[in-house]
Amino acid sequence: MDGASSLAPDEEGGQGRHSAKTLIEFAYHTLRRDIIHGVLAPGSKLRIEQLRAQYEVGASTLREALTLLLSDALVTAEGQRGFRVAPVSMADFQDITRMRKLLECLALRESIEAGDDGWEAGVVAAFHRLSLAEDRLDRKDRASVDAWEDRNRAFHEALIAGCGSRWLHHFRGILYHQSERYRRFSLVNRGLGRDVHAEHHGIMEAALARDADLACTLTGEHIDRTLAAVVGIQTGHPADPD
Amino acid sequence: MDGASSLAPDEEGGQGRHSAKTLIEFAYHTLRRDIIHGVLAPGSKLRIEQLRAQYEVGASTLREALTLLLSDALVTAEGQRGFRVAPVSMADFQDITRMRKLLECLALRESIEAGDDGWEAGVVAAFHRLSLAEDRLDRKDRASVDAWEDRNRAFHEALIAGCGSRWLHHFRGILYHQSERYRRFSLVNRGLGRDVHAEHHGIMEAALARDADLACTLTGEHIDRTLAAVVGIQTGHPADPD
DNA sequence: GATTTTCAAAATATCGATATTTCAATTGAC
DNA sequence: GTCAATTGAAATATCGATATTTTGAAAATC
Repeated sequence: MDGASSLAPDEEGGQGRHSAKTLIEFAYHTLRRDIIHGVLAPGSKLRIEQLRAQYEVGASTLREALTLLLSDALVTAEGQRGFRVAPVSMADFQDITRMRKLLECLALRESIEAGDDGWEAGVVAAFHRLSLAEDRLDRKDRASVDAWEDRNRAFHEALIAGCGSRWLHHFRGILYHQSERYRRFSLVNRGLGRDVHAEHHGIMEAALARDADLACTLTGEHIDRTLAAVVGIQTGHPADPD
Repeated sequence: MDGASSLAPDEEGGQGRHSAKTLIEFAYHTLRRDIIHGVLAPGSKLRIEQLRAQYEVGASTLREALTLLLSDALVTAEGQRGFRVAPVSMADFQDITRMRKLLECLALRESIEAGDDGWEAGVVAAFHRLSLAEDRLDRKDRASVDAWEDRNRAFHEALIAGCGSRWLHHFRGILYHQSERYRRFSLVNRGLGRDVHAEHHGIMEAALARDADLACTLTGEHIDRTLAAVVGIQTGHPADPD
């Protein structure tokens, strides 16, 4: 199972080859999406020469993109032995989920406390955009799934936009992307299977009502449900070593 | 004010050119130390060609090392405009300190709860090693300062070694290195000016007595004092733009 | 037969050269 | 005199080629 056609990197969406400022960014975004989408399997080796040819960039450009992905912990690198897609495990996902709940709730709390009119407007707008994408969501149509994922992220970011801590945003962002990869597995295998729209609505209402405790409780449950959705599947699923 | 001699990168300590597995790692460690030590000033431009010649490595090797420093947020990069040493600001340091207290205390709590005999032994050993370095500490002797910094880090890591969360360790580590850079400014300009040894001793005692609340309180104060030490200096200190 | 050694193929890391972009000073226009 | 356009120098990004290291299979040794 390989070949350029069956595993062709995603073409649409994201940064097109010419819309990106640099080729490094282009390679970075493309690789990242391919990893999050599972096109590049967890634990698999990332051979420079092969990828270089596939994405049509130079060797150092590709290496730099891979190094960039190291920050997101989506790839690992070892001494003289090249790069690999970061492995996945239940323990890892549980750890991510726990940390994410902590950081997301803290950020939300501060955002609710500090948010002004602009913040409220941003939340409402993001929720509306997300709702529209939900109506159009069709699991078989990848473009619609991507659009939903994008607006889902935007909604959650809008909620915490009022939080002023750079570092909190930074760490939360990393964990969000990590979660996204795990979530994709459950999205592909089952569906959502729960009323995510209602969950989002509840969080938004609580946030706008400036009820931080409720908003955090709901957010915590929201995140936990993602974990629960993945738990059912991810049992004894050894990533192919190559 | 430049030239290879006055601003020569640190030679001793750290990864020697041949002890590192790859040249990238060598460049990474050297650059990182130069940034943390303030040899490369906050906000200053990092010109590939100049550094390439200085460290005697190829252009892409150097770029990859710089990209690696992006993960630590010790360097910033912008589109087609190259790399810079990450700027410093009081707001940033306050943010770092707040997050660091949160993460460090959480990790310590879990470590105290889960730590076994091996953990206790590690803490005691690290404290002893640190004490020895304290006796030899001479602010004018850089090697002794480096040795102290190293063992200080080792001590704090030993305290939280019992905590099982990879991500907590990961984020805490980033913030620790960030703090180290700020702390160096105060170390150079004043001295410690407080009884750090006693503070460490108190934290260790509380940890070994499994008194998580006390240990966290003391750790929080410990971290806050570092902030207080820097506050006095870092006022209106515009980093030279080049 | 199992373990070590040798060797070739594959992959990584590294380099210096080139193309592209940014920056800053100078010129020209209003 | 101020603002915009031009243009050359400096710096970045990008590439393909080469050196070094790893890997795995075949040969040799015990």
